[in-house]
Amino acid sequence: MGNSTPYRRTQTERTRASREKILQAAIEFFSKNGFRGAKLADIAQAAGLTEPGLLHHFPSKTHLLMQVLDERDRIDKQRVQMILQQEGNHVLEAFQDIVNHNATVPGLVQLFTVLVAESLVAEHPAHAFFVQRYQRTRASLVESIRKAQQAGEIRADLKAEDLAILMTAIMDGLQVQWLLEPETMDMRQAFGVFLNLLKAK
Amino acid sequence: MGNSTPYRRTQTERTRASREKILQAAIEFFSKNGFRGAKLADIAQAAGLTEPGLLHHFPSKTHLLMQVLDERDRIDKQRVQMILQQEGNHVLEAFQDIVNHNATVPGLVQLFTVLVAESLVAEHPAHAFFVQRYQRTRASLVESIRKAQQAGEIRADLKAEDLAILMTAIMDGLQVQWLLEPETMDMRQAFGVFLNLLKAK
DNA sequence: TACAACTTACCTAGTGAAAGGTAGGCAAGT
DNA sequence: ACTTGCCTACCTTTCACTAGGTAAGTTGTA
Repeated sequence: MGNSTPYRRTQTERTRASREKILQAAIEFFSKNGFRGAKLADIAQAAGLTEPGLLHHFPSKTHLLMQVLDERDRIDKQRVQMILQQEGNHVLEAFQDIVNHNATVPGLVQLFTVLVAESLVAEHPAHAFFVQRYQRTRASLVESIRKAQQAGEIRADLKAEDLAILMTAIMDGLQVQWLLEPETMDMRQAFGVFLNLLKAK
Repeated sequence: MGNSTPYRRTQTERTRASREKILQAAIEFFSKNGFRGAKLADIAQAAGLTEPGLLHHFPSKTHLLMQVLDERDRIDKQRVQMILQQEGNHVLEAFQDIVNHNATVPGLVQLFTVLVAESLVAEHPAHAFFVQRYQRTRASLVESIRKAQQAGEIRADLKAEDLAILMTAIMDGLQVQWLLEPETMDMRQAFGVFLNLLKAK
């Protein structure tokens, strides 16, 4: 068994740590400057590597981007799932929890806000990813909303599909205003007002 | 007086036409690729000029960006003002008209969607512009909403400030989904559903 | 357990292709 | 006589990515 001083480690451990640091740094720069604006050199440096050192782990900038997105998306999905289970039948509370959590991770919120806008053009490497992601997210929201409507939690006179679109739009839109003025904007409170509009009387 | 054949024109006329073509081309490429991703050479070519030819009219890429934004913002403000007057006291109808109009100009909608996301980082040349624009827009919305509340058009149990934030968020958020899937998404319809939530019963 | 053969992680140095902007000129317009 | 609109040619920097090497870690075999 190899010992575990910082200098002598197993390769698998080194690799894991490096990839992790790279992904972390990539999030930082992609979220600040988008895919196009981010420089591999900066990401590499923040991860404690040189540029070719980074490219040893991820064959190209595009691969790095997709890896970041897949990874983050996976974690996101898990967390949402967890919150929904945790709140049981209180769907509105679960929605609020999601927004409350987002309000604690501006970097990640900005990552998606910046990248989705950049990828509106069909040629962007992440375009298909985001189209899919939105379809999936809305479909999942429809399920939750329908459940809440049947439980009498959300007003039932509106189509779940429409509400899912609005819910998605509100979250995205609030994030933009919040990221522009983090001090002023209370995203959680504003979202709460929206949820109130949906409550079955 | 100069004659007006395409080749021999007055300088002022040539200048005006060139600037106009440049601004038009700039909108096209800024909206597709953002500020960073747009290439001056492409914009120049689309305007029928070389790169230095373009730079004769706008001293730098950044100047061109700000000019585009100021110009478009001015026109936008005017149109919103016009719609509000036209609809008189029907504020909700006016809001719907604004969205309906936006649905006919995807290029312009994308311009702002892409640029605001890119400019979330404080160092972006358009950052201050967008912070101001959002403050102004919301303030103007607050006025309209308040008026509609007093007229019994919008439910009065909610703060106009909160509703202005939500209205802005919904518009922005719907635009993202619409630009991602222009065929599928009916932005106007979805916005109508939201407006219904606000109607005084 | 020892050591040779290999694989892996990462580096230095370099390449080539953008891309924004400059210098200076020329011809048309004033 | 001058100013303006636009061009050709050029410069500089940036940036993703490649070539090739080195040292550390890993594995197979006696």
